[in-house]
Amino acid sequence: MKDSVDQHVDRWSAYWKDESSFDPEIEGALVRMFRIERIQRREDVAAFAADGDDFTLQDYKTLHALMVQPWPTEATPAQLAEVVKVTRAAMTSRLDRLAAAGLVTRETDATDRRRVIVRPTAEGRRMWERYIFEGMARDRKALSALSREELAQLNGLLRKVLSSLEE
Amino acid sequence: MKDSVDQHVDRWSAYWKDESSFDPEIEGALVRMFRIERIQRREDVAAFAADGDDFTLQDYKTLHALMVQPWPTEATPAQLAEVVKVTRAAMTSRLDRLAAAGLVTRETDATDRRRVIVRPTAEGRRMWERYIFEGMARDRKALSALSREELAQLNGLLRKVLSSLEE
DNA sequence: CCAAAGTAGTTCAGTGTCTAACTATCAATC
DNA sequence: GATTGATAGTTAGACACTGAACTACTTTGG
Repeated sequence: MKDSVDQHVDRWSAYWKDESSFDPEIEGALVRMFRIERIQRREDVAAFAADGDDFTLQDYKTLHALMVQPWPTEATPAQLAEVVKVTRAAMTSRLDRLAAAGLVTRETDATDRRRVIVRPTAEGRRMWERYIFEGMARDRKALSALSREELAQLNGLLRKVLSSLEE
Repeated sequence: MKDSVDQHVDRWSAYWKDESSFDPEIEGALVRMFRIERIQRREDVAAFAADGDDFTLQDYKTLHALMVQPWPTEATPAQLAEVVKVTRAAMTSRLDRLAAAGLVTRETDATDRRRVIVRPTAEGRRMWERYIFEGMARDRKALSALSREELAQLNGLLRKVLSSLEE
Protein backbone atom coordinates (compact mmCIF):
# COMPACT_ATOMS: atom_id res chain seq x y z
CA MET A 1 0.00 0.00 0.00
CA LYS A 2 1.22 3.46 -0.89
CA ASP A 3 0.10 6.97 -0.10
CA SER A 4 0.95 10.40 -1.47
CA VAL A 5 3.76 10.83 1.01
CA ASP A 6 5.60 7.80 -0.34
CA GLN A 7 6.12 9.57 -3.65
CA HIS A 8 7.17 12.72 -1.92
CA VAL A 9 9.68 10.84 0.21
CA ASP A 10 10.99 8.72 -2.67
CA ARG A 11 11.76 11.82 -4.68
CA TRP A 12 13.60 13.37 -1.79
CA SER A 13 15.50 10.24 -0.96
CA ALA A 14 16.87 10.29 -4.50
CA TYR A 15 17.62 13.99 -4.26
CA TRP A 16 19.46 13.66 -0.96
CA LYS A 17 21.04 10.30 -1.68
CA ASP A 18 24.44 11.45 -0.45
CA GLU A 19 23.12 13.44 2.46
CA SER A 20 22.86 11.66 5.78
CA SER A 21 20.74 14.43 7.34
CA PHE A 22 17.68 13.36 5.43
CA ASP A 23 15.79 10.50 7.00
CA PRO A 24 12.83 9.19 4.99
CA GLU A 25 11.13 7.73 8.05
CA ILE A 26 11.31 10.98 9.98
CA GLU A 27 10.16 13.10 7.09
CA GLY A 28 7.46 10.57 6.25
CA ALA A 29 6.01 10.36 9.75
CA LEU A 30 5.82 14.12 10.26
CA VAL A 31 4.43 14.88 6.82
CA ARG A 32 1.81 12.16 7.24
CA MET A 33 0.66 13.55 10.56
CA PHE A 34 0.51 16.97 9.01
CA ARG A 35 -1.60 15.80 6.07
CA ILE A 36 -3.96 13.75 8.21
CA GLU A 37 -4.52 16.77 10.44
CA ARG A 38 -5.11 19.05 7.50
CA ILE A 39 -7.66 16.77 5.89
CA GLN A 40 -9.42 16.35 9.19
CA ARG A 41 -9.52 20.07 9.85
CA ARG A 42 -10.94 20.80 6.42
CA GLU A 43 -13.72 18.36 7.01
CA ASP A 44 -14.47 19.90 10.37
CA VAL A 45 -14.63 23.38 8.89
CA ALA A 46 -16.82 22.14 6.06
CA ALA A 47 -19.19 20.44 8.49
CA PHE A 48 -19.82 23.70 10.31
CA ALA A 49 -20.01 25.78 7.17
CA ALA A 50 -22.60 23.41 5.67
CA ASP A 51 -25.23 24.24 8.28
CA GLY A 52 -26.69 27.62 7.48
CA ASP A 53 -26.28 29.03 10.98
CA ASP A 54 -23.31 31.27 11.62
CA PHE A 55 -21.70 28.81 13.98
CA THR A 56 -18.07 28.18 13.04
CA LEU A 57 -15.46 25.67 14.08
CA GLN A 58 -13.77 28.30 16.25
CA ASP A 59 -17.03 29.09 17.96
CA TYR A 60 -17.43 25.40 18.64
CA LYS A 61 -13.92 25.01 19.96
CA THR A 62 -14.34 27.95 22.27
CA LEU A 63 -17.63 26.62 23.55
CA HIS A 64 -16.07 23.19 23.93
CA ALA A 65 -13.23 24.59 26.01
CA LEU A 66 -15.86 26.05 28.30
CA MET A 67 -17.89 22.86 28.53
CA VAL A 68 -14.70 20.96 29.36
CA GLN A 69 -14.34 22.89 32.62
CA PRO A 70 -15.11 20.99 35.83
CA TRP A 71 -18.33 21.77 37.64
CA PRO A 72 -19.69 24.43 37.82
CA THR A 73 -19.13 24.90 34.12
CA GLU A 74 -17.48 28.32 34.06
CA ALA A 75 -14.14 29.93 33.28
CA THR A 76 -12.36 33.23 32.79
CA PRO A 77 -11.32 34.40 29.33
CA ALA A 78 -7.68 33.84 30.26
CA GLN A 79 -8.33 30.20 31.15
CA LEU A 80 -10.16 29.60 27.91
CA ALA A 81 -7.39 31.29 25.95
CA GLU A 82 -4.90 28.97 27.61
CA VAL A 83 -6.92 25.86 26.75
CA VAL A 84 -7.40 26.64 23.08
CA LYS A 85 -3.93 28.19 22.78
CA VAL A 86 -4.81 31.62 21.46
CA THR A 87 -3.98 35.01 22.93
CA ARG A 88 -6.37 36.69 25.34
CA ALA A 89 -6.99 39.30 22.73
CA ALA A 90 -8.27 36.64 20.34
CA MET A 91 -10.41 35.16 23.07
CA THR A 92 -12.03 38.52 23.70
CA SER A 93 -13.30 38.66 20.17
CA ARG A 94 -14.36 35.02 20.16
CA LEU A 95 -16.39 35.60 23.29
CA ASP A 96 -17.89 38.74 21.79
CA ARG A 97 -19.42 36.65 19.05
CA LEU A 98 -20.50 33.82 21.33
CA ALA A 99 -22.14 36.29 23.69
CA ALA A 100 -23.81 38.13 20.83
CA ALA A 101 -25.23 34.81 19.64
CA GLY A 102 -26.58 34.17 23.13
CA LEU A 103 -24.49 31.08 23.68
CA VAL A 104 -22.50 32.33 26.69
CA THR A 105 -22.82 35.00 29.35
CA ARG A 106 -20.10 37.27 30.69
CA GLU A 107 -20.30 38.40 34.28
CA THR A 108 -17.73 40.33 36.29
CA ASP A 109 -16.56 38.47 39.35
CA ALA A 110 -17.89 40.09 42.55
CA THR A 111 -14.82 39.28 44.66
CA ASP A 112 -12.28 40.43 42.06
CA ARG A 113 -13.79 42.96 39.75
CA ARG A 114 -11.03 42.65 37.16
CA ARG A 115 -12.12 39.11 36.42
CA VAL A 116 -14.89 38.04 34.09
CA ILE A 117 -16.72 34.75 34.50
CA VAL A 118 -17.95 33.08 31.35
CA ARG A 119 -20.78 30.59 31.51
CA PRO A 120 -22.72 28.70 28.84
CA THR A 121 -26.40 29.49 28.40
CA ALA A 122 -28.95 26.74 27.96
CA GLU A 123 -28.78 27.37 24.26
CA GLY A 124 -25.00 27.19 24.36
CA ARG A 125 -25.17 23.76 25.94
CA ARG A 126 -27.64 22.63 23.32
CA MET A 127 -25.43 23.91 20.53
CA TRP A 128 -22.42 22.07 21.91
CA GLU A 129 -24.29 18.80 22.26
CA ARG A 130 -25.65 19.14 18.79
CA TYR A 131 -22.18 19.14 17.26
CA ILE A 132 -20.04 17.02 19.51
CA PHE A 133 -21.45 13.70 18.34
CA GLU A 134 -20.99 14.60 14.70
CA GLY A 135 -17.40 15.47 15.49
CA MET A 136 -16.78 12.16 17.17
CA ALA A 137 -18.28 10.38 14.18
CA ARG A 138 -15.90 12.22 11.85
CA ASP A 139 -12.98 11.31 14.08
CA ARG A 140 -13.97 7.66 14.10
CA LYS A 141 -14.28 7.68 10.34
CA ALA A 142 -10.86 9.27 9.92
CA LEU A 143 -9.18 6.40 11.73
CA SER A 144 -11.49 3.63 10.55
CA ALA A 145 -8.68 2.04 8.54
CA LEU A 146 -7.05 0.83 11.74
CA SER A 147 -8.01 -2.16 13.86
CA ARG A 148 -8.39 -1.85 17.62
CA GLU A 149 -4.97 -3.29 18.07
CA GLU A 150 -3.36 -0.95 15.57
CA LEU A 151 -5.08 1.99 17.20
CA ALA A 152 -3.63 1.07 20.55
CA GLN A 153 -0.21 0.67 18.97
CA LEU A 154 -0.48 4.07 17.32
CA ASN A 155 -1.40 5.70 20.60
CA GLY A 156 1.55 4.04 22.27
CA LEU A 157 3.95 5.46 19.72
CA LEU A 158 2.43 8.91 19.71
CA ARG A 159 2.42 9.00 23.50
CA LYS A 160 6.11 8.25 23.48
CA VAL A 161 6.78 11.12 21.09
CA LEU A 162 4.54 13.62 22.82
CA SER A 163 5.71 12.90 26.33
CA SER A 164 9.30 13.41 25.22
CA LEU A 165 8.33 16.74 23.66
CA GLU A 166 6.42 17.87 26.70
CA GLU A 167 9.31 17.58 29.14
CA MET B 1 4.56 6.57 30.77
CA LYS B 2 1.89 9.25 30.57
CA ASP B 3 1.42 12.43 28.58
CA SER B 4 -0.92 15.39 28.82
CA VAL B 5 -3.44 13.71 26.55
CA ASP B 6 -3.91 10.83 28.96
CA GLN B 7 -5.37 13.19 31.53
CA HIS B 8 -7.57 14.79 28.94
CA VAL B 9 -8.83 11.44 27.74
CA ASP B 10 -9.33 10.06 31.25
CA ARG B 11 -11.52 12.98 32.18
CA TRP B 12 -13.61 12.53 29.08
CA SER B 13 -13.90 8.82 29.49
CA ALA B 14 -15.42 9.44 32.89
CA TYR B 15 -17.70 12.12 31.53
CA TRP B 16 -18.96 9.95 28.65
CA LYS B 17 -18.96 6.70 30.57
CA ASP B 18 -22.43 5.79 29.29
CA GLU B 19 -21.87 7.06 25.80
CA SER B 20 -20.61 4.60 23.24
CA SER B 21 -19.78 7.32 20.68
CA PHE B 22 -16.73 8.37 22.61
CA ASP B 23 -13.65 6.29 21.93
CA PRO B 24 -10.59 7.13 24.02
CA GLU B 25 -8.18 5.62 21.50
CA ILE B 26 -9.59 7.64 18.62
CA GLU B 27 -9.69 10.87 20.57
CA GLY B 28 -6.24 10.17 21.98
CA ALA B 29 -4.57 9.48 18.65
CA LEU B 30 -5.99 12.56 16.92
CA VAL B 31 -5.32 14.91 19.80
CA ARG B 32 -1.77 13.61 20.10
CA MET B 33 -1.07 14.19 16.43
CA PHE B 34 -2.52 17.63 16.74
CA ARG B 35 -0.36 18.53 19.73
CA ILE B 36 2.81 17.12 18.21
CA GLU B 37 2.18 19.16 15.07
CA ARG B 38 1.49 22.30 17.04
CA ILE B 39 4.65 22.02 19.12
CA GLN B 40 6.65 21.33 16.00
CA ARG B 41 5.19 24.27 14.14
CA ARG B 42 5.89 26.64 17.00
CA GLU B 43 9.50 25.60 17.05
CA ASP B 44 9.75 26.11 13.33
CA VAL B 45 8.27 29.58 13.56
CA ALA B 46 10.56 30.43 16.44
CA ALA B 47 13.62 29.22 14.54
CA PHE B 48 12.91 31.62 11.69
CA ALA B 49 11.93 34.50 13.94
CA ALA B 50 15.15 34.15 15.92
CA ASP B 51 17.35 35.11 12.98
CA GLY B 52 17.12 38.84 12.52
CA ASP B 53 16.38 38.68 8.80
CA ASP B 54 12.78 39.05 7.71
CA PHE B 55 12.62 35.51 6.42
CA THR B 56 9.58 33.70 7.80
CA LEU B 57 8.41 30.12 7.86
CA GLN B 58 5.92 30.88 5.09
CA ASP B 59 8.63 32.40 2.96
CA TYR B 60 10.64 29.26 3.49
CA LYS B 61 7.76 26.96 2.67
CA THR B 62 7.02 28.85 -0.52
CA LEU B 63 10.64 28.75 -1.56
CA HIS B 64 10.78 25.08 -0.65
CA ALA B 65 7.78 24.32 -2.85
CA LEU B 66 9.67 25.93 -5.70
CA MET B 67 12.91 24.08 -5.04
CA VAL B 68 10.93 20.83 -4.94
CA GLN B 69 10.02 21.20 -8.61
CA PRO B 70 11.80 18.92 -11.07
CA TRP B 71 14.49 20.39 -13.28
CA PRO B 72 14.52 23.14 -14.46
CA THR B 73 13.54 24.49 -11.08
CA GLU B 74 10.55 26.64 -12.00
CA ALA B 75 6.81 26.79 -11.51
CA THR B 76 3.72 28.95 -11.98
CA PRO B 77 2.02 30.61 -9.02
CA ALA B 78 -0.91 28.25 -9.42
CA GLN B 79 1.32 25.20 -9.12
CA LEU B 80 2.99 26.56 -6.02
CA ALA B 81 -0.38 27.39 -4.50
CA GLU B 82 -1.47 23.82 -5.11
CA VAL B 83 1.65 22.38 -3.45
CA VAL B 84 1.47 24.46 -0.28
CA LYS B 85 -2.32 24.34 -0.22
CA VAL B 86 -3.14 28.02 -0.17
CA THR B 87 -5.24 30.01 -2.62
CA ARG B 88 -3.68 31.69 -5.61
CA ALA B 89 -4.48 35.01 -4.04
CA ALA B 90 -2.38 34.12 -1.02
CA MET B 91 0.40 32.89 -3.29
CA THR B 92 0.42 36.23 -5.11
CA SER B 93 1.21 38.06 -1.92
CA ARG B 94 3.75 35.47 -0.82
CA LEU B 95 5.56 35.83 -4.12
CA ASP B 96 5.39 39.60 -3.84
CA ARG B 97 7.48 39.40 -0.71
CA LEU B 98 9.86 36.77 -2.03
CA ALA B 99 10.41 38.77 -5.20
CA ALA B 100 10.89 41.99 -3.24
CA ALA B 101 13.53 40.21 -1.15
CA GLY B 102 15.29 39.15 -4.34
CA LEU B 103 14.83 35.43 -3.69
CA VAL B 104 12.73 34.63 -6.76
CA THR B 105 12.05 36.14 -10.19
CA ARG B 106 8.70 36.42 -11.96
CA GLU B 107 8.66 36.28 -15.74
CA THR B 108 5.66 36.07 -18.05
CA ASP B 109 5.64 32.98 -20.24
CA ALA B 110 6.34 33.87 -23.89
CA THR B 111 4.11 31.17 -25.35
CA ASP B 112 1.14 31.85 -23.07
CA ARG B 113 1.21 35.39 -21.87
CA ARG B 114 -1.32 34.76 -19.08
CA ARG B 115 1.18 32.55 -17.31
CA VAL B 116 3.96 33.66 -15.00
CA ILE B 117 7.06 31.57 -14.46
CA VAL B 118 8.66 31.75 -11.03
CA ARG B 119 12.32 30.85 -10.61
CA PRO B 120 14.66 30.99 -7.63
CA THR B 121 17.56 33.41 -7.77
CA ALA B 122 21.03 32.38 -6.66
CA GLU B 123 20.32 34.04 -3.36
CA GLY B 124 17.03 32.19 -3.10
CA ARG B 125 18.82 28.87 -3.48
CA ARG B 126 21.34 29.88 -0.84
CA MET B 127 18.58 30.90 1.55
CA TRP B 128 16.80 27.59 1.10
CA GLU B 129 19.94 25.55 1.69
CA ARG B 130 20.75 27.56 4.73
CA TYR B 131 17.54 26.54 6.47
CA ILE B 132 16.71 23.08 5.21
CA PHE B 133 19.31 21.29 7.30
CA GLU B 134 18.25 23.05 10.46
CA GLY B 135 14.70 21.96 9.73
CA MET B 136 15.71 18.35 9.29
CA ALA B 137 17.59 18.52 12.57
CA ARG B 138 14.48 19.79 14.35
CA ASP B 139 12.43 17.02 12.80
CA ARG B 140 14.89 14.39 13.89
CA LYS B 141 14.89 15.77 17.40
CA ALA B 142 11.10 15.77 17.54
CA LEU B 143 10.95 12.03 16.91
CA SER B 144 14.13 11.11 18.75
CA ALA B 145 12.13 9.21 21.37
CA LEU B 146 11.44 6.43 18.89
CA SER B 147 13.76 3.63 17.80
CA ARG B 148 14.25 2.82 14.12
CA GLU B 149 11.82 -0.01 14.45
CA GLU B 150 9.17 2.08 16.14
CA LEU B 151 9.57 4.76 13.53
CA ALA B 152 8.91 2.24 10.78
CA GLN B 153 5.90 0.97 12.67
CA LEU B 154 4.56 4.49 13.09
CA ASN B 155 4.92 5.16 9.39
CA GLY B 156 3.12 1.97 8.59
CA LEU B 157 0.14 2.95 10.71
CA LEU B 158 0.04 6.52 9.47
CA ARG B 159 0.31 5.35 5.87
CA LYS B 160 -2.70 3.14 6.42
CA VAL B 161 -4.71 6.05 7.78
CA LEU B 162 -3.65 8.53 5.16
CA SER B 163 -4.14 6.28 2.18
CA SER B 164 -7.67 5.54 3.33
CA LEU B 165 -8.34 9.27 3.64
CA GLU B 166 -6.88 10.03 0.24
CA GLU B 167 -9.13 7.74 -1.74
C1' DC C 1 -2.66 53.90 54.07
C1' DC C 2 -0.59 55.26 49.98
C1' DA C 3 2.54 54.60 46.09
C1' DA C 4 4.38 51.07 43.08
C1' DA C 5 4.01 46.95 40.91
C1' DG C 6 1.26 43.36 39.12
C1' DT C 7 -2.89 41.30 36.87
C1' DA C 8 -7.37 40.68 33.88
C1' DG C 9 -9.49 42.04 30.14
C1' DT C 10 -9.93 44.92 26.17
C1' DT C 11 -8.65 47.86 22.24
C1' DC C 12 -5.67 48.87 18.35
C1' DA C 13 -2.54 48.41 14.40
C1' DG C 14 -0.38 45.13 11.48
C1' DT C 15 -0.22 40.61 9.05
C1' DG C 16 -1.85 36.67 6.39
C1' DT C 17 -5.52 34.20 4.70
C1' DC C 18 -9.94 33.58 2.30
C1' DT C 19 -13.79 34.53 -1.12
C1' DA C 20 -15.24 37.09 -4.82
C1' DA C 21 -14.65 40.29 -8.37
C1' DC C 22 -11.75 41.91 -12.05
C1' DT C 23 -8.18 42.08 -16.03
C1' DA C 24 -5.82 40.01 -19.55
C1' DT C 25 -5.14 36.29 -22.48
C1' DC C 26 -6.09 32.06 -24.94
C1' DA C 27 -9.27 28.35 -27.11
C1' DA C 28 -13.38 26.86 -29.40
C1' DT C 29 -17.35 27.38 -32.30
C1' DC C 30 -20.43 29.10 -35.60
C1' DG D 1 -12.56 35.79 -37.84
C1' DA D 2 -15.78 37.61 -34.15
C1' DT D 3 -18.16 36.05 -30.09
C1' DT D 4 -18.45 33.08 -26.24
C1' DG D 5 -16.44 30.78 -22.71
C1' DA D 6 -12.40 29.09 -20.03
C1' DT D 7 -8.04 30.10 -17.61
C1' DA D 8 -3.89 32.68 -15.04
C1' DG D 9 -2.94 36.00 -12.16
C1' DT D 10 -4.05 39.95 -9.42
C1' DT D 11 -6.77 43.09 -6.60
C1' DA D 12 -10.32 44.28 -3.00
C1' DG D 13 -12.85 43.57 1.16
C1' DA D 14 -13.72 40.77 5.19
C1' DC D 15 -12.11 38.09 9.02
C1' DA D 16 -9.23 35.99 12.72
C1' DC D 17 -5.04 36.13 14.77
C1' DT D 18 -0.79 38.38 17.11
C1' DG D 19 1.90 41.71 19.97
C1' DA D 20 1.74 45.85 22.22
C1' DA D 21 -0.54 49.64 24.40
C1' DC D 22 -4.20 50.85 27.48
C1' DT D 23 -7.84 50.74 31.39
C1' DA D 24 -9.46 49.20 35.53
C1' DC D 25 -8.69 46.90 39.48
C1' DT D 26 -5.94 44.44 43.28
C1' DT D 27 -1.83 43.34 45.99
C1' DT D 28 2.43 44.49 48.16
C1' DG D 29 5.70 46.99 50.89
C1' DG D 30 7.43 51.04 53.10
